[in-house]
Amino acid sequence: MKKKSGPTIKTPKFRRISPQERRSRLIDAGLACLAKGGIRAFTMDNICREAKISRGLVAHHFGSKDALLAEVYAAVYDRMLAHLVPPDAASTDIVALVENSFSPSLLNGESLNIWLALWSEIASNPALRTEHRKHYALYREGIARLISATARDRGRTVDSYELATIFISLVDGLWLEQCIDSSVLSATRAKDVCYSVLETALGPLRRPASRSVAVTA
Amino acid sequence: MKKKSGPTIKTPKFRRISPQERRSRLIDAGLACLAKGGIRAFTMDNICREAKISRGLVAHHFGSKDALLAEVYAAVYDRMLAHLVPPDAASTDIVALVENSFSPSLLNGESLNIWLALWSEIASNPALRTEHRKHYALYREGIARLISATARDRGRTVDSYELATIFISLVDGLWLEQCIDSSVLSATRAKDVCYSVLETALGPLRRPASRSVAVTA
DNA sequence: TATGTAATTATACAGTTGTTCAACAAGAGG
DNA sequence: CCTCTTGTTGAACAACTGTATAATTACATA
Repeated sequence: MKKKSGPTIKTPKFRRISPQERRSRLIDAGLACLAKGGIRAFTMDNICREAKISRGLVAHHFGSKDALLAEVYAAVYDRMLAHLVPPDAASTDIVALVENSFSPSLLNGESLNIWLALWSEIASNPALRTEHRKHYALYREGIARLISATARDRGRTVDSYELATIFISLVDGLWLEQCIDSSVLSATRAKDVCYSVLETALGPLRRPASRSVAVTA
Repeated sequence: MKKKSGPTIKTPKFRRISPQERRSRLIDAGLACLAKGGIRAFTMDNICREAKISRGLVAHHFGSKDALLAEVYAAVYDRMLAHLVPPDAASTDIVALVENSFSPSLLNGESLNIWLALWSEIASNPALRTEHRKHYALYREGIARLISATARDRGRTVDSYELATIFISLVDGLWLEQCIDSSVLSATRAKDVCYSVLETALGPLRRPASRSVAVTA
């Protein structure tokens, strides 16, 4: 099949899109590379192949590869927080937080690749570390508030700050171990552990009915 | 200054050492690179410069760079376990384990670099993952035994397996958060959190007298 | 001292890395 | 239609990557 016979028809070699749209797509492409192969796959060639653009564009829009990585970090953090604590504030109770923390969309090898790479970068990039500290503080504060409100409803007094720290570290550790080797612990069991720790301080929680699948083994 | 005039005197260009000694030194050199700059610094040039040998030697003794990394992993794991659970079995109670888990030698940016790099490798290297699974199982088993023994001494009954899993994940999470940003939590506070969780199930523990430093701030 | 072996060096190599930059061209505004 | 802005390309670039291999040479052995 040949091209249409019209002499004035020509297919553009590329499409121009707005800088913000292009930046967004490049961040997505970078994230995809990170997810597939960690920091070793976060190369200009891979990123540009993923985004289907030529190599010069990254420099044009971000200045350097490292600058792109910094933006990828910010995007990842924002998305994760949006996932853990949805904007619909009314629906965010502690139970939902636990459930979201161990949802399949976070509990997989791709997420592990992404976070290991970003943590490594934070460790050696002061600017990223400052930003991380800010995000983390907000995150912990939100959880402490959640815990505090729950305790108040139940007429209990807890050190919400300490419990939030324990909770975050516990979730991080459980998440990490399970991503590295999923055979260590099931997601259900990980949630149970979290609930167990929380309930020690807060009393019984309304755990969601576990959609128990019949396992015949 | 010229060389000594003695005609028979000559300074050797290199020293031959036993393969096992050389391998050991190369593992140390690789570990040092990993500690300094994570997986990005784990390059042949860096490793050989660190070990003060020429590039060909790594291939001669290990076959490839990845093979060296595998041995570095094994060495790191062995050393960490030896540090957490010293061979002197009599002295390893739970309190010692907690104290060792948050000792300064483990709680620093170098350790973080090392473990982030190794975890990334485990995630994409099936052989390493198998070995990791083995090491981890042994580690958890040992802790479960420790917990079980402690509970028996105190006439309590606990799910030692579950508590060990919680404990390991909690330590991992606390360790990780603190390495990434030491301002989140002090080592003393991290230990307190661990003791608190353990004591909920095991009753009061003989915490070591905290060498409290007078802080005037 | 002479000899053999294998530890070690040094170089070459092809492939990949991130960055730079001149040239191109898409698309908006005239 | 033309012009201008600038998003986009594509190649060139030096530096670096891991590996292979021939040439050295230290050192144990006889």
